[in-house]
Amino acid sequence: MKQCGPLTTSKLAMESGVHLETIRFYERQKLLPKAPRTSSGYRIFAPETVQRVRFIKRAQALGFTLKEIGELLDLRVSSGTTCATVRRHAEAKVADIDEKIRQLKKMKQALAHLAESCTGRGPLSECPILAALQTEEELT
Amino acid sequence: MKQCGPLTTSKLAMESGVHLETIRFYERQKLLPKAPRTSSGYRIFAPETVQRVRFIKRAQALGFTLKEIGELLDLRVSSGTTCATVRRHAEAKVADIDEKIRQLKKMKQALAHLAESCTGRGPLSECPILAALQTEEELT
DNA sequence: CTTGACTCTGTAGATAACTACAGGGTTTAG
DNA sequence: CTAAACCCTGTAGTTATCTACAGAGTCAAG
Repeated sequence: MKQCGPLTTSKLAMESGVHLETIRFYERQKLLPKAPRTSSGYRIFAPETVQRVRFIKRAQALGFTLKEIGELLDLRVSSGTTCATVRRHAEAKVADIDEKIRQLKKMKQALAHLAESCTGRGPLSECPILAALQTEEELT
Repeated sequence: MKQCGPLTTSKLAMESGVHLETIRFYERQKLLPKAPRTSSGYRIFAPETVQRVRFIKRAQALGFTLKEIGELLDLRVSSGTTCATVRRHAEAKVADIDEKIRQLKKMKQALAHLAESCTGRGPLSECPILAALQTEEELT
């Protein structure tokens, strides 16, 4: 992580590994705060914006939509949002996440099972990953 | 889970919780095997197709694309695909999954942290979830 | 044996999430 | 000062993933 001052749009894009236009797109979608401008109208981003963009990409890879990601980023106490509300939303998201982890673990087991049993010998399922998931179910 | 014989397209759709047209779409994308037909051209699906469609939807919610899901469903020994290849692919996917789980756990921690510290007292970060993730990093 | 609920194909429209200009001003290295 | 390399806005195009017809055939209850 480079230690650096404010960033231009393209620097931010490079640092966070997305396309230049994606930054502008995220701004329009309110996933990034409206950046202040230089006198000539160029955007100036705080260095921590890099973390924000990376968070967006990571969350997307975990199956969250931009809408959901926006909600996560906005999750805070403010006028019209009490602490209890924030907590409720946070807990709901944690439940979401737990379910995702549970599904991923099942999938991982199934893949492990699949890799083990693919000796070439024995009957060959038409779709081994579903067969493996089925087997997991039965063991449970 | 109903115990039942072969399914029509709309029955399959209902059972697996997707839109009727989505079934045809998945068939075109080769995510479902080409269904055999009645004499009048109606599709006939094996009951286990329900599992297949549900798997597709679950995997999507975990951030896999249809292309990746197709690869998972096709992961098997066949002409031109040795056991070693299958194993290699399976292991790569397991690595993917492990990374997803790692990220989800970090996110979960951050949310827990966020919920705890939202008493209304104390300084309020502009974006608590990123602040919480930052804190996690520092603790590591 | 008709009528309403299905099914088919093919094609077109919708939505999310980018990505790519065109046309024009700005900054900077030489 | 000028040419290359930036940045801006606004709009249009792209890709992935569905979703919705239109037009026509099929099945089943009464």
